[in-house]
Amino acid sequence: MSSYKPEEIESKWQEYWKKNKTFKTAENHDKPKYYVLDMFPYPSGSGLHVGHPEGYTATDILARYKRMNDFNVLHPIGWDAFGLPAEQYAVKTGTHPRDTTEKNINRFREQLKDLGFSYDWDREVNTTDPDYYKWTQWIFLKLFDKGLAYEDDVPVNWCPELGTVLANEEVIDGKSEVGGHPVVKKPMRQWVLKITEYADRLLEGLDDLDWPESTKKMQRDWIGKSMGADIDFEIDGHNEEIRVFTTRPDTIFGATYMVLAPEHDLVDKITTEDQKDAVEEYQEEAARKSDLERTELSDEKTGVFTGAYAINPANGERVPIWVADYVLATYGTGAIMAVPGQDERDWEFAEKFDLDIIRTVEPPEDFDGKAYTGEGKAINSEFLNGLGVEEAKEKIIDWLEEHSAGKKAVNYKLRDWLFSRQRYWGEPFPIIHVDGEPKPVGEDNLPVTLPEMDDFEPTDDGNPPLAKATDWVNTEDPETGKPAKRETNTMPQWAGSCWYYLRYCSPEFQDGPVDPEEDNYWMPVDMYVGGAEHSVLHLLYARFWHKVLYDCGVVSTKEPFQRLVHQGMILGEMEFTGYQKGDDWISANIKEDYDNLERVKLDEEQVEKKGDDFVIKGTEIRVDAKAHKMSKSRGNVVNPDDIIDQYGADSMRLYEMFMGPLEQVKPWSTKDVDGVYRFLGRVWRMIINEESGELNESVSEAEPSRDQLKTLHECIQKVTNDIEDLSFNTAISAMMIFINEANKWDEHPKEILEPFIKLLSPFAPHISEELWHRLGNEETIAYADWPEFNEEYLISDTQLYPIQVNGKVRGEINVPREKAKDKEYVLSEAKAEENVKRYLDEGNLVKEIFVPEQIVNLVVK
RNA sequence: GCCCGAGUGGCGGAAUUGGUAGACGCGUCGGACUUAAAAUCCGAUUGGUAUCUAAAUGCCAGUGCCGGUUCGAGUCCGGCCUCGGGUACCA
Repeated sequence: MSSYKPEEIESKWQEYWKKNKTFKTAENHDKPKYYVLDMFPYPSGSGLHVGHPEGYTATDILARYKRMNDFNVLHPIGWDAFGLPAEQYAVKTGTHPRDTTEKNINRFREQLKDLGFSYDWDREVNTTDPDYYKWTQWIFLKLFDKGLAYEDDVPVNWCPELGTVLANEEVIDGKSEVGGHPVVKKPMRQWVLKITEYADRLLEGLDDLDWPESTKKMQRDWIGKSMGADIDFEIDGHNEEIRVFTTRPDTIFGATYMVLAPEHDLVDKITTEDQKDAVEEYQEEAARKSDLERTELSDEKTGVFTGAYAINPANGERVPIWVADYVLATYGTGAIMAVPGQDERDWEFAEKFDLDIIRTVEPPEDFDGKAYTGEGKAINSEFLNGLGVEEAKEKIIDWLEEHSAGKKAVNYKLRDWLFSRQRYWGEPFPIIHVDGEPKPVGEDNLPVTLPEMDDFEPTDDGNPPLAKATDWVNTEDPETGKPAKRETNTMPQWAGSCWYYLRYCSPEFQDGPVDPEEDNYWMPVDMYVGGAEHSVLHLLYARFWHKVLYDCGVVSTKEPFQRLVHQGMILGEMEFTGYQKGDDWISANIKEDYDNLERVKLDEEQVEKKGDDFVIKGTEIRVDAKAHKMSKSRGNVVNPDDIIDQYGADSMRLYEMFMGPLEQVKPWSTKDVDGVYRFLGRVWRMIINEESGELNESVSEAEPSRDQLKTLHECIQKVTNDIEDLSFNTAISAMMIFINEANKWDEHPKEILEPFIKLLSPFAPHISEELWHRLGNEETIAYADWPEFNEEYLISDTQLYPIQVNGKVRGEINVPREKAKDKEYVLSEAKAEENVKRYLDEGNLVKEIFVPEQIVNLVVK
């Protein structure tokens, strides 16, 4: 072997790492620990795409870097393997989801190994393994015991034609995505988890986490805590009250009407005979609409008067009660007091139906809008008049409490978590129903395994597929021997991914989900890398379970993921698109004026840049230049396997990191991989003689020169700092600078080469191991000591000063190191610089700026 | 609509606390090596402009747009524009 052949050295070292269990996690706890985690992959049938290795390479670099810095590193991987695609495939082809899943996992595992990631493969977990989901079920029992899991009738999307329940995204315009059959809302018995009970703690816990602010904000908004008051309005002529929640109790004197959601219980009771038909029709119409439709068709507000009136408790006014679907049944009490003067939605509704509008907060003089929602003094509000919004809120709440008409209240957008799915390929609930009551099966009877089946379709009456496994469903209560029926719903895919990071700490532990000693050592996760699409759901659900487990004494930390980073999406290659109508080209800036334009993909050679836009070469016709999200339908998906075949895994890893900052969205460009590949070739040839295959003659035991040490230590400093900052792209460029410099040397002392190879090894581990061994080292480079930089070598003999005149650089001077901070010396040298002198001669020097070791600026007038 | 994030060469991107804008890489052009090609190596590469030409050295403009602060602004402040992402009647 002589030239750089990644295909040979990469499989060689992957084999070596496997055989020697190089990356097996240390059993001892006597070093500082570092837990670096990738988000749990779903092993899909299409295999890895280039987005996966982006985050995985970043974490692998950190894992390898920390090992070399003498940390015990936990760097595991596993499979979030339950889920709908394998089940749908089973319905279509009869292949058992277990077989599909196993096949997909094997493919993923091979692909990850081909990339040379340093996972501890002995800790691999799989959510579909009964030994794993035993503990998922165990955690569910804890939730059940604590009263955090309950059954409820929840409206779901039921499609009678298909005989199945559909997820929200499977329903389009009230019809099934598949087949276009009508879908109705149907209440069904479902398991629900009381995540709302943890709302405040989930909110508070965010404060101390090192997460992107935007992600924390999304979680806060999702939880949506708002402070206000519950207020009761009596209904004129009925012995009933309407309770509303409002964040603006201070505006109560402007409450000129009330609105009930169409589903509100009181609607039927209070509607007058005259209005009955209209109200019922409206309710039916609302029921037919899906949630999506209701919000999508929100341009125009709709509603009907019930004929009934309520009494405003603050001033005794009679106000009409309406029904409208802009009030949601599921938030607050499903009823509002409408205050058009201070609420845009209410204003719009009041305007349309000609209802009274009273301002109760004085808008600023220049205000010309409709509803005024800002700060101001209360008006038209009797005893609140003159108060600011906050004072008025406090005062009216006191008043309402005194008069037993209301009280301070808190509301959350967060709802309880619908936790059951009508599917086969998920964790069975460890629950049996005895005499119609749910009962846990008891820890000793875990796991409750999935029954063997070959028909995965739901039953005709909408029961989940598991209902068909009658032998499995019909069982007896192990305690009493009474006949019992097993729960036939399964858990959603989120369940397994809510706690997998704990299982990695002790995958073999038999007495609980996690060994307390291992939990105590490894948790929390120090670095968690994954896509921003999981900002809310996965991360919120996992935090919820973690807090429950904390309360149960199972884990020792309050939060699971101390630091979180989202890798940015990798887009497809940049595409140029021209637009044609017949044979005529249409400029992209006016394409909206035409229908049915033909899109034509153009080659890079066919276009050029003109001003801020790209045009067809030699014309003024603009084209669109854009990188799109990778998708099968667009045909711009890059397969990592092809890149590895062509360039090797080291180049693939290097390119993914070199493209740009980790967290940024970046377009892929296969030809750019050439750059990092050539870099690795240069590293190779610096050390290996391509003709002989031996070490180059320039590789020597000689003492390194001062210049060589400077080049090396600049590189060490930059690479070390950049890894700490996750600036992998600039770390790689620093190593390129080193190579460009080192290639000019006649001699390459090992004392320089070896530290450099260490710097390279977390990024490109295969070539680094190979060169490390060729330089005469026996042990793997994976645990070699990370090089330390020595400030002493970084100092150069001279200091360069750019000289500015009026802020513009007019020359530069080099001064000896010992004079570098000598203001007078530097300034006199600066003024003597030839080009600078010309400017000084033209005017009067009025000011001298001297920034030591940086810059000189002379102000001339 | 609201909330985030981002606008820098032909392209991806660099640029500590404000201190030489364009590092590094791709592409392009030129050269070396070669019978030739590939590979490799060397040089040039923001635009405009001046000194007869070249080399070399200057000058002017330039980090989405307009304005401000400062000796000095890609970086800070005010006002816009465009693109990307999230969210959607949550009272």
